[in-house]
Order: sequence, then C-alpha cells, then structure tokens
Amino acid sequence: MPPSYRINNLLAEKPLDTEITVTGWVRTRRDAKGNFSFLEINDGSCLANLQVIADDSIPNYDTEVLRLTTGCAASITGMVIASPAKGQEIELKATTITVTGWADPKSYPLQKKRHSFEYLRTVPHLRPRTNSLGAVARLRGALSFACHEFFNQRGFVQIHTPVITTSDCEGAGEMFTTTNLDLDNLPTTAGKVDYQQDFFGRRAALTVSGQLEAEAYALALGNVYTFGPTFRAENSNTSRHLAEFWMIEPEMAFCDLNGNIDLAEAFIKHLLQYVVDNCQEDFDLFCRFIEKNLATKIHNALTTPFARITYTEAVEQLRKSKHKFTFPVQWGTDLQSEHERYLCEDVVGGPLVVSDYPKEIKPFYMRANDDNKTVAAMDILLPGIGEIIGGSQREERLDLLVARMTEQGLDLDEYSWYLDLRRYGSAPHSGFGLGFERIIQFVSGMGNIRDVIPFPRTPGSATS
RNA sequence: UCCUGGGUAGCUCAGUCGGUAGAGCGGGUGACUGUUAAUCACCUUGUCGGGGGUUCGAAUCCCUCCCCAGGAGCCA
Repeated sequence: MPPSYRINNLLAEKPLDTEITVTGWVRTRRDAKGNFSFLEINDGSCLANLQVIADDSIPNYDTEVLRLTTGCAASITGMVIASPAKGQEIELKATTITVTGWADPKSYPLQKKRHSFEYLRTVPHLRPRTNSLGAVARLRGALSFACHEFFNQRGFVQIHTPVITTSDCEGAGEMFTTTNLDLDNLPTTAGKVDYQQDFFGRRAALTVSGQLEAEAYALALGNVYTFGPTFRAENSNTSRHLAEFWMIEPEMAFCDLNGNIDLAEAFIKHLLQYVVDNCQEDFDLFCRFIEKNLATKIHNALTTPFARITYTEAVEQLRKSKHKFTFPVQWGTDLQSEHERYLCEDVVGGPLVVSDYPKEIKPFYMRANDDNKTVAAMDILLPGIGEIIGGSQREERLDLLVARMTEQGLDLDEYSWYLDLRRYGSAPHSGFGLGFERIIQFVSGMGNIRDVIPFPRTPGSATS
C-alpha cells in the first residue's frame, strides 16, 4: 500500500518519484486532447489544490474519470512527478482513481465559480468546501489552539464553567430557558409556570457568561480562564451578533485593572501573531480577496501599543472634535457606536482601550473607583469591529458589593454563593471576556459574523 | 425591535412609459489545447418571494405578509 499524504504535507515535502495516495474532493476537471485530463483535488488540509494527471491508461478513465465534476470525492494513487507546466511545482500522475462519492452537477449547490457569502449561508453544511469558508474554518481552529497556548504558557488553568445555569439575572441580556416540561401542557401556579416541577426544580437557562463561576475558581487557583459557548436571546440582527457564540474569559486573582488590560493586549497580540506565523496561506487569501488593507492593519496592531484613554477623556475628546454626531455626547451616558468608531478608526486608527466608565451604565460586579462616580471597567475596541473585549476589576469589598446590588434591586439570596467569595478570603481580582468570532472577523477581514462560525444561530435561523 | 435597500433562470444580475422576460456564469454536446477562473461554437433553464387589489393587461402600480442584506439599539 502506498503511503497516504495530506496535500499540505505533500506540497511541502515534494517526494518526487514516490508512489502515494491522496484522498479528497474534485474542484475542477479540464480535459485535454490526447485522452488525458487535469483534476484539481482539494482535501481541506490547505488552500492549495493538487493537480492530478489522469490518462486513458487508467481502467475507468472513460467510464468514470471523464464524468468527474466539482464536488465528487475520490481516492487517487499515483506517482509524484515534477510538473512540466507553470502553476505548480509537483503533480500526481494517477494510476488508479476510485470514486467514493458522486456529486450530480445538476443539483450540487456549489459551482465552479465564486458564490456570494449570502448564498453560501443557505448551504452551511457544504460551504466549508469552498476556498474562503475552508480558510475560515482552518483559521478558527488555529485561533482556538492559540488561545489555549497563550493561557497555558502563563500558567492559567482552564475551567469548564456550566452551560446550564440557574442564576436568573447576570445582567448580560436575555436568556434561553431550558426545560423538559411539556410545552403544550405547562404546569401552572396562580397563572404562572410552575418551574418547581421542571427538571432542576427551578427555572434554568443557557449561560450568558461564565464570569461569576470563573471568579469562584480564580479565588482558589489564582489564574483561570473559560472558553465555551455563550447564549443570548437578544433579537439583534447585525453582522457582529450571534445568539450562540464562543467567548474566552480569563479571571485573575490579585490583579488590578491595569494588569487586566496588559493581559488583554498581550492576548490579542498573541492571537494575531499566531495567525501571521502559522496561517500564511489562508491569511494571504484574506489579504488578497477579503480586505485590502488587512496585512497593514494586523501589522500595525501588532507593532503599536494599544492606545489607552479613560471614559472621561473620551467624552472630552468627542466634545472638542468638530465631527458631527447623530447622538449628543455627554458625560454619564454610554458611548454610541458612532462615537466609538470615530475614536477608534479616525482618531487612533487602531485598537483602543477605554476605561473607568460611569458606574450607572455598568453592572453591579465592577469595582467602584475612589471618585465614587466611575468603576474600574475597560472595553477594547477594534477598528471595523467595535467592542472585542469587555472587562473589569471586580468589586472585592463585601459591603460595597452588597450596597451596589441592593441599589440595583438584585436578590441577595440568589447570589449568596457569589457573596461568599467576598465573605471568605476575598482578594482583588480582574477579568474580561473576548468574543471569539469577533477576533476571527478582525484577523480575516470577514464582514459578517455569520461567516466565521460553522453553523450560525441568529433570530429566526438555526439550520444545520 | 426600528430605519434603509433588496427578493427575476442552478448562481450573479439587467429589465425603459404597465403590453406575460434577458445577459454573463453554471450545466449539456461538440471542437481545440500541458491545461490551471482554460478557450470557441451550439443547446439548456423561470410559480418574476407568498397572498390580495387596481387594470383589457402587472416583474413593473397599491395593500399585506414572509425572507435577506446594510445601519441602529443591545452587547462580545
């Protein structure tokens, strides 16, 4: 049996005059006079195709090879030879071709041409067979690995926080209720659903953040992180939002806001550097076809320290600027998208960290600053993407936390376990959440978040 | 959810003043060529998003619903 090769390894090693086997999917077939054909084979290991030469010495040349079309799957054995023509260094001179799966060209949704991303979204199960979506899939996998590499190098422990949670208010948006009650015959008490009869004996939902649970483990293990799916039942229909997305959330004990920002900047730069170093071929595709200035954008983000300003300074800058805004700028209200864009894209022209927001517009767990007006919060904005990271130093002082929660009308009993973390052995600690799909968008230049996750879930759409 | 723009052949789109539809690509056949977004010739394809209305007549005008994209809000 000749050795099997993945095309990426084959193109790198170039084992000339060796008999090998390659398996993959036909991208195109071009017939030449003299009874032979060129096949472009892609096996998903890399962007590049392998050119296969098939002639009529192959037993099934007339009956099968000449019927191969885009999308067919085949196993091909032959000799690796130097290519006499331009366009590729090596090619495979086939001796046997076994077709394992046909793809009727009349009905196969992918044609030998470029398709719009919008159309490809209608065939999410087939779109990874295209150049760009295949590249995105490899990039996503590489970035996932780079996340774990980054935290592993720094001694962080990965924590698997629960996907199903009973904290009914974490201040991060609408939740998806999980239940095994009979929806056509709900048990009720006084006109309301009786969740005591539900699986967990109370209402449960899909997590909107692993932060609170991560805090518990940070205050035991020091530095931890979570990397998992997150769910938001918000009816938001934009190119940057998903109902199901993946989030990376580090949490560090004995760490203040500045340490938090330093880690966030190092983390983003690690991810970008990993792509530049390890995904050249796919990255090059994005630079050429997806976003014109991608290479420069990434290079600048890698070589320039992230700009850092406070919310108060941001408001001052916006008020001083001659730029016309649709929404007024005033201290105390959240920055609008147009404000963030102006600061990040026009003023800074790169990643921007905004810190110390007014406490009124931030959740209860963020640590109060000494001015009693702001909290130790930080957002990191990326040009073209907007908010990539949201984080804070957490309020570690029990009395202040309780006061804040009471102020916001939260049920202290619900959070008694969370308050225990301050009641017993409390310590300063910080963390942030990074939207995984958004960093993929930034590094790839892909405009729509639905195209950087395999099977996107958005309002009204959850097709596999 | 709001605003704006869309929905016409398998895909990407054009379609004038209301007169029942076209192009390119794809696919098929043939020719030609170590081809590589191959090329050339011929052929092929329609519930004009759904429903209702105006009209002698609607892809075109009106109402309504559905879906998609971009922007906003919310956030990551």
